[in-house]
Amino acid sequence: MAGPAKARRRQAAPVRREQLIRATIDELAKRGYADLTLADVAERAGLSRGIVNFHFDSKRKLLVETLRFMADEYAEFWHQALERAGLAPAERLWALVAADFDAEVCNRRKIAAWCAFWGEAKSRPIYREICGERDLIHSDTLRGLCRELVAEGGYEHDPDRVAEGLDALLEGLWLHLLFQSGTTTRETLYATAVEHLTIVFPEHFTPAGVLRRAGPPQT
Amino acid sequence: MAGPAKARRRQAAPVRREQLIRATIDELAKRGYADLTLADVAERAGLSRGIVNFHFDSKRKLLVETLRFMADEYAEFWHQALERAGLAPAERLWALVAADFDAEVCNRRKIAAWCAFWGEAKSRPIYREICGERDLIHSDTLRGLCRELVAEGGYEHDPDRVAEGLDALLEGLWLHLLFQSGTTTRETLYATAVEHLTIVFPEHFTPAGVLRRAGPPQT
DNA sequence: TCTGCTACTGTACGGTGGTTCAATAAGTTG
DNA sequence: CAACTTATTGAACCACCGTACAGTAGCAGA
Repeated sequence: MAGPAKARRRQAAPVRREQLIRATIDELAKRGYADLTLADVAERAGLSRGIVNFHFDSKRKLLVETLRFMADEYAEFWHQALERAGLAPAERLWALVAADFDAEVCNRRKIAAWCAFWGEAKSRPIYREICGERDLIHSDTLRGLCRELVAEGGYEHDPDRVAEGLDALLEGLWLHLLFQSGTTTRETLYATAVEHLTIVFPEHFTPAGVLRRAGPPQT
Repeated sequence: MAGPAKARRRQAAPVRREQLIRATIDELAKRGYADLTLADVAERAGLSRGIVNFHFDSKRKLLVETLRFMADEYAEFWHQALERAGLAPAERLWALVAADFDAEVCNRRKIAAWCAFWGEAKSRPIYREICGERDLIHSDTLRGLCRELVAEGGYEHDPDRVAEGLDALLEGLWLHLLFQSGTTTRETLYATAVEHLTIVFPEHFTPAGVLRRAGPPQT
């Protein structure tokens, strides 16, 4: 009965799994979550229809693994940015914000896929769990840096509120790339984030970058 | 063949349409976009299975009308808030921000429904069109107010960047209500937005509200 | 009460798409 | 070159759900 027409090169399971995950992200960005079919994913990967169930058992698991992949990738990206940055909190915060607007993570394909998952996250605990845990680390890091800057610069801000605001602003700017895609570029969004930093922490940041010597508040 | 068991009170078409739209929002918040079925919507409304196709022709049109309903409702809400506010730009911006955190619009049910549509918006031009047009008016209003405040207060900010940042921050805070639903309340988010306003426009705002006499910059 | 219109019901149909599985090819080991 | 393992195929199956539609009931006007 079954007569495979074309003979494909076999690949180790992990290779195929990642290939299928990437195809899934592509299709999520193109068709959206609701219209995603396994046939589309398989075709995008250049493989046959049954391939996804072979490697992932079910559509549900494929999507969970895809989200996990994206979350891991993002987490590793900003962790590496932090490692490359200096020790001064101002430099670290600057690096963290800059990382969010790197083309590696801040592009339509990835953000569209993120947004597809967010749209379903409220009704699927497993998605919230995957995002939530890592988001917590990210916002904790932001909060820690904001606290240090506030103490260092003698600002009168509530550091936790500032951190939450910055976090929200970064997410909101990502969304802008999706919706005002015609008029907005990554560079514009980054400039907005930088403007925000210079307003909130004027002792530490200028549009050109981090101030070398952020002295104590002049009193 | 067909034997309707229970006899229901007839209603005028517009009444039933709105009832079905509200049921759709409920189901979007509960199950998400991808798992939404017309049977669920009908059952939630307490009506029979064929009712949606009778009033909306198709699932596609029901969803479009639902999004339009939400967009109209939100637009009217903040327009009314602006009308009730005074003439001073500071008062108007304050009112606009406060409106975003009113329980009428800032609650899990509505935001979950919004987020469901955002997740699909990238792949459906009709959704982008409906949101986009109204978002444009909203962000234009924000931009106008920010320009006035910057001029009035002698700030050195780029008003357009500040407006975009504020817009992003407001959207991002909405999302936080969905994702950190356990730890975050509407009041906390509002406090964060207020903190942001007081930092960006210290000549105009304090945590307590709008400064009555926002004088020119003291030089 | 008759007539007719409009709202509404519920079954049935048909397509779509996830899942299963037997068959088979590609490597791998001995 | 067997014998075996693992990856891959593609067709068949089946459940689900949107849609169509024939039938029915409420209600208004005469």
